[in-house]
Amino acid sequence: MATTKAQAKAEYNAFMAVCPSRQLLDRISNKWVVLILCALGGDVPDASDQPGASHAPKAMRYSELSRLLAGVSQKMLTQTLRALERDGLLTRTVTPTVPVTVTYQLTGLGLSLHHLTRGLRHWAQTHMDQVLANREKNDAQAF
Amino acid sequence: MATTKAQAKAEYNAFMAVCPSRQLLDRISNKWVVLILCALGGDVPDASDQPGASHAPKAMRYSELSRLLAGVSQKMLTQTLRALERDGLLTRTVTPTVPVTVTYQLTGLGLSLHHLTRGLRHWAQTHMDQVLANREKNDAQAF
DNA sequence: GTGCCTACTTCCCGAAAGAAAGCAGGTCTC
DNA sequence: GAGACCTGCTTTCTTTCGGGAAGTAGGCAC
Repeated sequence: MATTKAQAKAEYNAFMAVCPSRQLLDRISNKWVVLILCALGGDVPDASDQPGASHAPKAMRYSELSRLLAGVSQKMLTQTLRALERDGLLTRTVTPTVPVTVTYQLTGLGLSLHHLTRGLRHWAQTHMDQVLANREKNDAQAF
Repeated sequence: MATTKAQAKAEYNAFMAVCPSRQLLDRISNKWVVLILCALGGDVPDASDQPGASHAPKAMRYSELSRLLAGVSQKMLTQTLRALERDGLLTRTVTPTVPVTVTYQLTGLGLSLHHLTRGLRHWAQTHMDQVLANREKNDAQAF
């Protein structure tokens, strides 16, 4: 019985490389994934003016994301969006307008993960000073 | 005045590639960083038996981490640990025992981030089934 | 000496990310 | 109809990064 329990636990252990949840963790522990989720979740800088408001899932166009996520290559953006669509975290909608319009929007599943990525972004912004201070201190000790 | 405010916001905007908080976000959005923080935060599978208990920061040896984080190369483990030490997220302690013992332990700063990475790991484990189902559904539609 | 231990470090190579150009399908202009 | 735009990709090339395996340092045991 203890053996069965241990086996079941091993199968759901995110530290095991072969475990699906570990593969999923590897997928979402990606800078572009985190940034895209932040963007589509409405966690954009302009929204920080109205605290509590406008943190709603916001549909965004490909070009909007490309502009907002400074430094992302078009290849990576497309690749990451397709992967997230495949995993059911967002939906891709093509509207045949004057020039074609493609919008991406978080699903309920994506929104649930967005809450966590938002926390990551918030943590990075609030603890940045501390980290930079630690970095300087450690670099100084190297001599 | 509006210009000053916009500038200040741009400097602290995690979506800008040059912003330090963006670089910090890129650093922590890394699978090995997340897994190391989970491990050192005491968020190991065996601890899930006692809910609420043993989720304390736990010092671990290099070899312990290497064993727990299945699939990590020694190079990446060392590199990631050094980076986290530099950023003040964990401390590295060398004890000159029979064979030398090196232990790593989260700092307060690292522990605060651990709460978020623990959420990520928990999310991955609970929503894995949904994601896998979505993946199969989307792959089937491809034909 | 030789071997073994931990905790790295170094080297090499394949895989993945980035930069830039090209392409598809549509409209508008002339 | 030819050319010039537009968005949203795709392709190609280059560079950088990560994994695998071997080697190293310092200490002890035999």
